[in-house]
Amino acid sequence: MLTKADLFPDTLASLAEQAKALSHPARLAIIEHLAARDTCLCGDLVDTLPLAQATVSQHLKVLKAAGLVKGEVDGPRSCYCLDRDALAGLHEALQAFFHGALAEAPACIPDPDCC
Amino acid sequence: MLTKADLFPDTLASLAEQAKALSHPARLAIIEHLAARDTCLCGDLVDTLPLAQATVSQHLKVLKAAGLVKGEVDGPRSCYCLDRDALAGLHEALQAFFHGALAEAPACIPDPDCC
DNA sequence: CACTTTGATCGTATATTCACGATATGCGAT
DNA sequence: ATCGCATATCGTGAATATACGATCAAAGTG
Repeated sequence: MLTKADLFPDTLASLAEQAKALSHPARLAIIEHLAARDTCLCGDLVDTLPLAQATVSQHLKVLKAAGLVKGEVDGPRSCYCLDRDALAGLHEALQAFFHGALAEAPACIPDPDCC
Repeated sequence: MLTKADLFPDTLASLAEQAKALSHPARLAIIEHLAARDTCLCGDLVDTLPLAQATVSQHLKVLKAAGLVKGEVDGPRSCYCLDRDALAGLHEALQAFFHGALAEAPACIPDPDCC
């Protein structure tokens, strides 16, 4: 890209990247589904989601690229499951970000007209 | 779009939408910056970020659309600040999502080969 | 009133995302 | 070897996102 995105601190860049992985309902649904059946094949997902097989596979690729999901080819079918550690890590990163943002100042006291 | 995105549960759709607001480092930087100077900042975001004024304005628009930031025009300058309530709400929603996903099952016990 | 300052918006170029059909691959069964 | 199933990947089209210069609108200043 023209991507100015790399001009930002690594922390923000990587957090943004993982947030992007969460930025599509299909991918959230996939995560939920994988969480429910703790192990699961792609076929399940295709049946569950209102999406074509190719599309599901693509979303899985995104999740795998973001490191949130691990997948192994197991014979004629492949098997995906959550990387719970990575998910926990993302959770923590988000938590830190929100904590920082929400804690820093009480509220717009200095300029009450403003907000 | 062809957007199949609306075929998903509202919870996921709205969470995904807000995650999308977090999915660019510039927007995370804006949030951090607004959090730091608690008094709502205006255009020195432009000085801070490595982006053109038009681009910053656009990112602010996205954040405002996502409801994470409030903005008021105050004379010749406009003034933005975090919507801390909304941010807290998003934090909670994410927390709920992660909690659900991480809790549901212990680990890939049923199929040890798999992951 | 002209002039500057500040920010929003428009137009546009490029990159990326989303979605899917078609096709390829890998493997077990026949 | 061949067939068929479960997925992955390719190619493509349409929609969005990112970025910016140029321009517009509002308000304070001379």
